[in-house]
Amino acid sequence: MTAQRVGKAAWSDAVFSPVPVRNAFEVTVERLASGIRLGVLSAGDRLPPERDLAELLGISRMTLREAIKALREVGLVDSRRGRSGGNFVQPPPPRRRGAGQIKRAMGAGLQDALDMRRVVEPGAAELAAARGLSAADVETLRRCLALSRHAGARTRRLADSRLHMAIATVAGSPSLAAAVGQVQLTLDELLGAIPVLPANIEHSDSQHAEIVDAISAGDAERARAVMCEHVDGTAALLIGLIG
Amino acid sequence: MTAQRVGKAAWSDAVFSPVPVRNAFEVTVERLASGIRLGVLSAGDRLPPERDLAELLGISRMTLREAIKALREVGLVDSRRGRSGGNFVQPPPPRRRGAGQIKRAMGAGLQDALDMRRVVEPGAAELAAARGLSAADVETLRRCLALSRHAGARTRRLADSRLHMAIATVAGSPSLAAAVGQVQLTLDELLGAIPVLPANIEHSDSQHAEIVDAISAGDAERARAVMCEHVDGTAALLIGLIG
DNA sequence: CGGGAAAGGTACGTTGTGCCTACCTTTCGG
DNA sequence: CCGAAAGGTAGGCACAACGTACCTTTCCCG
Repeated sequence: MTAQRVGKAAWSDAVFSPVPVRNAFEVTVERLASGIRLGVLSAGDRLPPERDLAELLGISRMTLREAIKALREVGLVDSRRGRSGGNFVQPPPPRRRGAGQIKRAMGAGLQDALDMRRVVEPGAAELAAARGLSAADVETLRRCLALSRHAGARTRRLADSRLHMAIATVAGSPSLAAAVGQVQLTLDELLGAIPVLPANIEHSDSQHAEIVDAISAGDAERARAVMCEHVDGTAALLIGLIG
Repeated sequence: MTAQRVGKAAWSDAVFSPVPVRNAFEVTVERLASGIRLGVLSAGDRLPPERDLAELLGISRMTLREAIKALREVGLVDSRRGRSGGNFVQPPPPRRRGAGQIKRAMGAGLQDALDMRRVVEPGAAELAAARGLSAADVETLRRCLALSRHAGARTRRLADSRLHMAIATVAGSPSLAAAVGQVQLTLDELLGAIPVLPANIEHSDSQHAEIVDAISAGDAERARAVMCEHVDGTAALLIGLIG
C-alpha cells in the first residue's frame, strides 16, 4: 500500500514553500483596497463608522485605524471628522508604471493569472447563465453594462472590473467570485497600462453585451463561448503589445 | 462620474465580513495536513529535519514544532528521535462522520464547493491538454491513473485526489492547482463518506482514463467535456444520496 | 444659539504569539 | 565507544493586536 513515487518532486515545492504569514493589518488593507479597486466600494461611498467596521471585520479599532491610515496615505480614502464625518472612498488613483515594467515585476505570475482567468471567467459566465437569474440580478448586470459602455477613458478599467465582478457575483459561488476578484486585481494594473484603441473598445463592449444577453437568456454555452473569446482577445492584446 | 448604485448591497458583504486572521501556527498545520490529505506527502515519507523545514517555511523552529505536535495528536505524523529519526507521514486516518452530518456542517459551503469544482476541474483538464505536456508529465498522469485503478477501498479517495491534483499541476498554473486543491480538501471528507458501488467505481475509472487520454492527445475540448461529465456525475451522486 | 450626539483622533496598559538562542536527550553509524 | 544527526526543552525578548478610556471636531436640533 506504500504509494510509489509519482514524480511528486515538482508539486511538493508548493508544500515546502514559505507560509504566507499575514497579520490583521495587512489583510485589512488588502481587503479595503481590493474593494475600492474592484469597484465594490465606489468613489464617494462612506465606510461604516470605525467602531462598527472594526466589529464587522472582527478586529480592534486600533488595527482598523492603522489600515485606514495606510489607505489614506495612498489616496484611496479621505477622512473627515465631526458629526457627519467618516472615511470616504476616493476614486482610485491610477498607478502609472510602464506596461513592460509591470510585466517584468509580475514575472511568471502573469501567465499564471492569464491561465486562471481563462478558466474562472468563462466558468463564471457559464454558471451564471445556467442558474436562473432573478430579475434583480439581470438588472444589476444591465446597469453595469451600461456604465461600462458610457465610461470615459479614465473610468473604463473600473467599470470593466465591476462588470466582470458582477457576473461572478450573480453566479452565486463566493469562492468563484473571490477567484475572479483575485484575477482582476492581479491584471488590473496591467490592463490599465496598455493603450486602448477605439476599435478594441468597441469590440470589447459588444462582447460584453453579448455575454450579458446570453446570461440573461440562460444560454450557458454561448455565455461561456463569448467570454472565452473575450478573455482570449485581451490576453492576445497584452502579449502582443508587451511581448 | 459618481457611480450610481448598481445593487451592490449583496457583494459588499464580502468586503465587510470578518478578516481571516491566521497565525503562522494555523497556516502551517493546514499546509502540512493538506499535503498529507491530498497525497502530495504520502504515507511513509519523512519530512525534512525540523531545522531545515522551519527555514523552508519561513517560520521559527518552535512554531513548526507546535504545528507538528498538533499533527501528531491527530495521527497524521509520527515522530521518532535519534540519528535516523524524523517526522514521518502516517496514512491519513479516515474521519468517519455520517455523510448527512458532514453536509449539515458544511451548509452553503457545499454548493459553493461543487460550483467551484465544476469550473476549475474542467478548466484544469482543458488547460493541461491545450499546452503540450512533457513526456514526464504524461508519465506522471499515467502513473496516478494506474494507482487509482488498482486502489483498494481504503485508498481510493487518496488516489483519486492525487490524480485530480496531478492534472491540475501539469496544467501549469499554480493558482489553478491551488484552487483545485482547495476544492478537493473541502469535498474530500464528504466524498469519502458516501457508499461506493462497484458500478460507480468502474464508471469513474473509465472516465479518468478517458480524461488522461484526451490530455495526453492534446484534445482540450474532449478533456474538458469528459471532466464535466465526471464532476457532474459525482455531484449528482452526492446530492442524490444525501439530498 | 447652545448643548448633545456622532463621528474621527489619541493615549495608555495588557496580553499572547512568535522568534531567538542555547542546551539536553536519544539513537545510530562507523 | 564516540560523534553526528535527529528530535525535545527552556527562558527571555519584541511586537502585534487588543481593550478601554478619553479628547476633539463638527453638525443637527431644540
